[in-house]
Amino acid sequence: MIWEESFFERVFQITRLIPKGRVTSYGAIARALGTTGSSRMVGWAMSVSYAAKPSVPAHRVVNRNGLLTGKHHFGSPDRMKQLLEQEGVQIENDRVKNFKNIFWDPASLAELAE
DNA sequence: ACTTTGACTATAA
DNA sequence: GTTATAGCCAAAG
Repeated sequence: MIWEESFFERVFQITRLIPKGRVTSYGAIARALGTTGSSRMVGWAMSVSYAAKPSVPAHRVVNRNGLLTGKHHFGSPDRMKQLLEQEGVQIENDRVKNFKNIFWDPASLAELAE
């Protein structure tokens, strides 16, 4: 088992696996960790991800609707949107365009990470 | 050890 | 489409 670390560390590892130009949801990450109901904890982990090393691409994590719920935690409300657009993710009205298409399920790589 | 909280999610109206 | 409510789990106070 590689994840003998705390819950946060596991979240960080999964989050760092998100491919560029893709996004995922908090619930999906939680489910990939085996703690399906702890989706809120995933978001909390992101709140401390600023101290994580290496940096965690928290901007690639949105809620299950593709809404940039955590944008307010990036210093500037538009920071998250800009970071995503930089990676080719189209944002419209604080929502990921074609979210269903670019959604990346961490569980797909969680098996390989083991 | 107890209470509060939080970047969520699912269901209902 | 929206808002409201409840369930959820782990860390912080």
